[in-house]
Order: sequence, then structure tokens, then C-alpha cells
Amino acid sequence: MSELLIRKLERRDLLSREEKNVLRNAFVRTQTLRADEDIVHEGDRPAESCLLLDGFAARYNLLADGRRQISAIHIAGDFVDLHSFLLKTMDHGVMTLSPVRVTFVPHATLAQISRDYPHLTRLLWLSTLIDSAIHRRWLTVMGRSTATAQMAHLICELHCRMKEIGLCDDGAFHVPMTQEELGDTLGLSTVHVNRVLAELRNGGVVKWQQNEVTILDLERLGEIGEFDPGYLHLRQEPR
Amino acid sequence: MSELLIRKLERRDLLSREEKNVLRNAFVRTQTLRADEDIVHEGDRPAESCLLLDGFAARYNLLADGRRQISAIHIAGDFVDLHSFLLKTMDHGVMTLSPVRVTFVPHATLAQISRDYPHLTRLLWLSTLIDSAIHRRWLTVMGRSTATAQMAHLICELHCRMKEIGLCDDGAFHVPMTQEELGDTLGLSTVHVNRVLAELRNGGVVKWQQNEVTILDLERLGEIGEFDPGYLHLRQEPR
DNA sequence: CGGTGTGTTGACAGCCATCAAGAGCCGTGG
DNA sequence: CCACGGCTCTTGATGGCTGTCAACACACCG
Repeated sequence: MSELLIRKLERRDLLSREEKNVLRNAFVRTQTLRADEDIVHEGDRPAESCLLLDGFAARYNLLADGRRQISAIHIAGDFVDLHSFLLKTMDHGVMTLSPVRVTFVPHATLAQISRDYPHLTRLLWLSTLIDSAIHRRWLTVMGRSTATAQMAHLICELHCRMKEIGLCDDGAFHVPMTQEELGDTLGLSTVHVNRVLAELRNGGVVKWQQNEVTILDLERLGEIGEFDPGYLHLRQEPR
Repeated sequence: MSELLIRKLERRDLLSREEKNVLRNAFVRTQTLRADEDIVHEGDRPAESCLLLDGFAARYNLLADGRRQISAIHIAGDFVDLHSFLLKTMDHGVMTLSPVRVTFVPHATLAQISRDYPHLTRLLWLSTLIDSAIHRRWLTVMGRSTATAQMAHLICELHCRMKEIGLCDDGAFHVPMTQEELGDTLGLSTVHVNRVLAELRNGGVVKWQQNEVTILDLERLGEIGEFDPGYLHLRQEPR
């Protein structure tokens, strides 16, 4: 159940047998949710944190006029709201983008881990730091790139992350997001997302149909999005 | 020396006498830097993390064509690159925006703290989570607001954070940033930053001259920027 | 006193938002 | 079985926010 998380942490540093067992015993319940459901609402004060086992989820904020901005996209193995353990009050909501399976770890268990397993704690901390690094990269891309480059960058990032967890089949992977949701992610209108995708499609760079993304020319896509995976910190070393 | 950091952490949760002493003894050297210097470069693998004692600093990324995006602004008391402790390799640079005083804590000391002081560790973790929350808010503002709203939001945020550390005098505070740097922060051109500031000035909302910001109409500024300080998590509670 | 950095203003262009309409797909219900 | 509505994708027309280019004012400084 928490094997995906273990695998993910171990991409950054090895875990001891004991640490793995701690993680295996930390999660208390598994739940299935449909697409477009809220996992946590803005303003909530959850008593447990949520690990995504399967499917896609997003963190988002709503503005006064009802518009939405997605600030993170999460895939299987992501600790969607580890943050709430210490932030206490949610400053954003978390919603499902597809049907998902999630499992929960009580904050009390996380507190115990932070007392008894410093190295494991550092790796959990690290996983929130990587989220943070992704935020920074998105800021850079949003602030300084055209819509096409933004889209290319997002596809490259998802490609890397899906490959990391073995959900990528030779440049093809599943992304259960509508163009509206993509627009909310990149800060673009739905219409423009459509045009940008058409451009990438017509350029023979990516195919995107039925939630199935196929990268036809990875090198070119990386150039368009100025993609450099360094910020994902995919490197195993003592932490 | 680390009193500012202590004060800042204590705005979120009380520290024990021992924890405070640990922090007081953690920092090894203090250094003065001029404006526009790099503290850490992208790609570096620092062995210590940097606490800002005085002045302004920014985290930034450079693009291929030389354009820059600032992803965070840091003020006195901020732990500018606590991240490098676990990320190891810097995925962005950190530069001074003004003359600053900084002090450093060896990563080895942080590792020790993470072994021996779980509660203090959680508070350090928390401070990186708050950075992360700020990133998310910036993403929301960048993606879904006009330039004027972005600027208003940034001013509100800086106002809150400066007030928090006692560097705000009745709505007036120091912001040693050029309009170019503001543009790099908000993803705007220098020219447009100028126009937006002129608009806010002419509207009688803020005065901004000689790096001195004065908020004339805080309520109106908050409306323009849709500002809600919740994401700064300024609340003292057990963590 | 000239050079450099910063702020200011105007003209123009372009990327992208908005509005609108239609097509394809799918589940529901008659 | 077919009609219907809802959601998503697609495409065109129009407009506006913001970038780019350019020129100038001003302060500071060597």
C-alpha cells in the first residue's frame, strides 16, 4: 500500500528495513473517490494527511469571482497534504482529477515518526521541499514563458514524474485532465489551451487524445519548454 | 543574532529554553554582503544554510535568454536556503537585493538538530512549508490576476511580513527593490511595473518613493489584491 | 562633467482573454 | 431505438492587457 511512497523516497535516499516498516504501518484507512471530488477543503484542519495511491489530484485555490488556480498536480505515490501536519489549517483545497485511491496517516503518527525516526523525517521533509521546488519552477515558467512553452514544460514534467513511478510506456502516459483544468494549472483560458495543444500536435511534437499523452519528439518538446529536470532532485544520496 | 529567527518561529509555536539555546549556538559565522551579490549560485552544493539577519534577498532562476524570474523575496529573520540542507543541490540562485548581514548554520548541525530536537525540527520544517505556501499564493496571483492586483498583493504580503518582524512604521516600510526586480518577481516588464505603480499612486492607495513604501489605504489595497493573510499561517499553536 | 542606473512616458504590436457558435461524445430517459 | 442535455473539444472574430521599443529626466558617482 505504501510501497509507492517507499519507492519514491528511495529514489532520493535509501531507507532502512525498519523505516520501511514504520511507513507500512503508518496508514490507517484506504478510500476510493470519484473524479472531481474534494479530498480536503480550504480552511479545513485535518487530523490526518493523505497519500495518493492511484489516479490524479490537484491542489487549488478559488478566487472571489469563482475562477480557479491549480498550484500542484499530484500523481500516485505523492503525499498530497503532508503539509497539513504542520500548517494545521489548509490554505488551499485538494481535489481529485480522476477516480483515485487514497490512504491516510494520522498526524499523531507523523509526530511520533518525527520523534523516533529522524532520517525518515528528513525524507518526508524532503518530499515537501521537492513540492516547493516544483512550485518555484512553475513560477519561473509562468512568469517568463509563452503559453506554448508552459504547456511543453508541464508535459515534460509529468513525463518525468510518470516515468519515475513506472507509469510511462515509451513516451506515452495517462493524464486525466480536461483542457479547462490545464488552463487553471497554467493560468490560461481553455480556448488558448486548445490552441496551444493544436500547435504542438500540428508540429508533430505530442499527441494528446482521450487523456492519453504521447510524446513524439521529446528533445524538441524539452527545447520548447526549456525543460531541465534538475529541480525534481532525482538523485539518490545521503540526506 | 538568531533572535530574529527565534522570534519568527515563536510566532507559530513556543520554543523551550533549551531549543532557543540550540539555535543560538547553531550559527557559525556572520558576514556582510553588498547589494546585488550572489549568496548561493544555482548548481551549488552548499555545506551550510544561510539565515538573513538584515536586508533583503531573493531566490531566482535565469532562463536561456538571460531573463530572470524571482521566486521568493526574503527579509530579516528568513532562513533563505534551509532547503539546501536536504535538497543538496541548489536548483536556483540566491542574491542580495540590498546590503545584508547573513549568518550560517552547518548542515551537520542541522542534522544533529533533526536527531535530537524533534519539535524544533518540526518548526524548521514548518518554516519551509510557509515558504511553500507563499509560492502557491504567488502562483494563484500570477495565474489569475491583473498586473495591478499582483502588485497590490505583493505589497500587502510584504507589509504583513515586515510588520511581523517589527520593521513597519504605521503602514510605512522599506523595500529596497528596483522596478526591474519587481517585474522579475511578478513576471512583468519594467515598464508595466512603472505604470501599475503610477496607477496605485494616482489612486491614492500607496506611495512608493526612494525604496520607501507607504500604504495610504490598506483596505482598498487589500481589495485590489484580493489579499487574505491566512496563507502566512501567523498563528501560535502546538505544532 | 560624462557615464551609469533608475524612473517615467508615449507609440505600437502581439499574445492571449473573451465571446460566440458548432461538433463530437456519452449517459440518461422516454 | 432515438432524442436530449451536458460536457468537452474546436474554431473564428474581436478586444484588451501587457510587452517591446524609444526617448528623456533625474540622481548618483567617479
